[in-house]
Amino acid sequence: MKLTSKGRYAVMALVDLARFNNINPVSLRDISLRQGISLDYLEQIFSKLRKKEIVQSVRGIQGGYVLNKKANEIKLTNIFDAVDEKVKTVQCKKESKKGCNGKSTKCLTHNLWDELENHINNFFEQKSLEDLIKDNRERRI
Amino acid sequence: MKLTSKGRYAVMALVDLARFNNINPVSLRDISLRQGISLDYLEQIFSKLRKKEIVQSVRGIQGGYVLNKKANEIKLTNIFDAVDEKVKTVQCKKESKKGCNGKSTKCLTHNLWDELENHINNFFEQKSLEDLIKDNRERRI
DNA sequence: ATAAACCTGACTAAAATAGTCAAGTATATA
DNA sequence: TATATACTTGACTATTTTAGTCAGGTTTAT
Repeated sequence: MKLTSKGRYAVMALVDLARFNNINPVSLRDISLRQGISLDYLEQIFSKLRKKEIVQSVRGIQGGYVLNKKANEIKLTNIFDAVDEKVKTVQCKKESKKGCNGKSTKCLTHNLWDELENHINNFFEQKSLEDLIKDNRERRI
Repeated sequence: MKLTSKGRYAVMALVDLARFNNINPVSLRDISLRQGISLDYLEQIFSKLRKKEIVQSVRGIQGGYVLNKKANEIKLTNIFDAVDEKVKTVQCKKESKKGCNGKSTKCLTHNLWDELENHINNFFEQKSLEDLIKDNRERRI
């Protein structure tokens, strides 16, 4: 069970961006350098973030990206959702009426994984970008 | 972010095993048939569970596996640990003193992933095999 | 004796991941 | 208006992980 780097990078990049957001658009090149993430990869990630209206792009010289919402309105859920980082515990969710194992009932542990998904998603729904920034300020990293 | 089927199967198989545990050893063949899990794969999984002393094996005809502890003493953590299902959020944990990104400081979101790991692990530490069995009895699956 | 069941290690196909690469388009500024 | 900066898009690929399979054992109740 692990987090993909696409999800991690998306959050890292947005925290970075949010810190400089007030003044000017932030270029991916700068984020790339500061955070040590490949520029090409960042572009893929921001393309998705833009489509989900989490950031806005500013083209041309001095361009870059800007947050499209307030930092406290952007939750981790939104970010992960944008880059297709999902919490998957069981396969059998959407496939017809069948349960897991190809049988007609739910598997013995179905409810468990449901609980787990909820548990994790709650965490993601509560944390906002603002929380992360505050957290960093306090720890002075 | 997803659970591997090795982890899922391990838990499913143990719940199945625990339900029949009182009377006789339970053969992997039976579990395989009831849960729809490949016998060969189950053998790999139980080999690990045995090494971590979660189950005991009984060889020969009428053999099988038996729980090695009480169901309320076996937590999800123990099971996942046995089959190498770990919660991994960040790479940079054990590598020297360096932080993430190859820089000397922690990455902006390091603490976040730490929190997440704890959040998930708490869930796993609280749930025992007994809880799962009770849950199934109540729901009559 | 033999069949049921555990035991072990090597192997592999398929999927997912983590990017790279190439070829653009838009625009602020000199 | 030339041009460098920065966004935009889609295709491609190497590596790793996953989810098993396969082949050969060993043990022991009957």
